[in-house]
Amino acid sequence: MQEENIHKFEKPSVTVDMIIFTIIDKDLKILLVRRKFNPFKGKWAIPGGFVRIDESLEQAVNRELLEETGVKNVYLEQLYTFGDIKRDPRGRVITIAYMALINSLELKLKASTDASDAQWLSVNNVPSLAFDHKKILDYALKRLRWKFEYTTVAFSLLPKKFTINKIQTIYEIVFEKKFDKRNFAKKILYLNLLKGEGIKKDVSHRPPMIYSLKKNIGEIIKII
Amino acid sequence: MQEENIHKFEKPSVTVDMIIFTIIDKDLKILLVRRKFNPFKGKWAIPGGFVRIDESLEQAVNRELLEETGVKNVYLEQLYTFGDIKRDPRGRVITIAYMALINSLELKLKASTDASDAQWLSVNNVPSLAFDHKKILDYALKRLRWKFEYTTVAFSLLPKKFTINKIQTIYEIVFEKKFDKRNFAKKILYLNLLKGEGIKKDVSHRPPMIYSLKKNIGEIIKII
DNA sequence: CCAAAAGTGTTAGTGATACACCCATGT
DNA sequence: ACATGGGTGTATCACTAACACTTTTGG
Repeated sequence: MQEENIHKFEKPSVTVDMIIFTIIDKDLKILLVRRKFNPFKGKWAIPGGFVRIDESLEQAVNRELLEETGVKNVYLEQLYTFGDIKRDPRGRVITIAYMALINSLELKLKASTDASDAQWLSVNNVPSLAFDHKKILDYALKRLRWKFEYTTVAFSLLPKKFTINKIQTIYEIVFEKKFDKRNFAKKILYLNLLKGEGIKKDVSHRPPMIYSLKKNIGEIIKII
Repeated sequence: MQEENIHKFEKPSVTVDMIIFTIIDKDLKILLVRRKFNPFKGKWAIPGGFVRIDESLEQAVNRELLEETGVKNVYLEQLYTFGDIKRDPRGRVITIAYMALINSLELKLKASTDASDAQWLSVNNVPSLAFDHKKILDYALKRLRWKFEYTTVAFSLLPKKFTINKIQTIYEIVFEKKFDKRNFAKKILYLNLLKGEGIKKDVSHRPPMIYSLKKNIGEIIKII
């Protein structure tokens, strides 16, 4: 035998599952879907699905994301791969978990009615989840906070133009604490990531400056 | 249909691949194996293999690690999952990459002869690798440095008892730069991670203090 | 005039870095 | 006595955190 046989072993199934974060009403929310089928029929689960043989993991995630939320070109990050033998009662299923950050203004699926099988629910009030999805959520929250601290991912949750206060607010939501606004503005502006975009009009108080991100910087830098 | 069918889709193959780090002769090395079969017959690759249907990912990694190096109970960390469609010319293969840190004293497979099909090679002098293994190595090196900076994983490369100088040396090897020994000792001791274990005898200079790690702390703390 | 959020500097404390000399042992 | 690595303190600098008042607009 000159070529190793990749079909010698029985293959596991492979899925991608996603924690999709957005901020609605000053609250960090994730998208959950109610399962239509067994196992865990009727339970909440995070969106996901099988990886097709002819698509990459990123393609699979983007496809599922588009199906569930109607958005594309959002911030996506692979989190971790969960492969316990018993994590799916139907058989061996390995899942590659991702997180997505979506600016809620782009969403077609907005705050949905209670009857819907897909809903945005606050991370502080998540129901019991199917499979090991709670573990995935906990992992995602840790990663999200870390990324907020050291990278510019936070801006993915905002529209292109924003005020300093908007940024501070999403940091306060994610870290569940208040920051001093002088120190916050000082840090953000000192990093030289932002470009002035004029002044916001039609507010019933002193008009704030508007900024945009110069470019989405991949590097790890200390933000907060 | 009440139960979703997990066998609806053609399944990819799933492997685990490992970057196994150790320090030999004051040099950071990884284990590479020469491929016996096509594709890439004769090329160097990182160790790995198919995940069996009845073992978890960690079990698969530990099994492969034991086969290749004869060691168990070493530091293991999942890195990232690589799933490009064309990464393996034989077909669709998704690989979950891990890194392992091994104290070279525990190795059965020591610096091997040139004829061997498994060798420890310096990360600074790695030959061209099969598949996308270079990408995995680059990722592992970044992660290793990050982990050295923020956690106590470095101690996994040392025997249970060690001197401050030994720790400093592995940090210098991994970061490829020198640290000031007063500042280094100050930082490490200040963290309160170490327990004194007496004094090292039979050295032809002032005998150094020996330490051990109090416990392997999972938390993220700033080390360097 | 009032309400609401924007904008802006200084000080004190903490942690990081730079730097040099004497010590204990084996040969 | 010499060679080898071990052990130790201080001063400066940079960064972080705490803290309050005035400004601009709409209603």
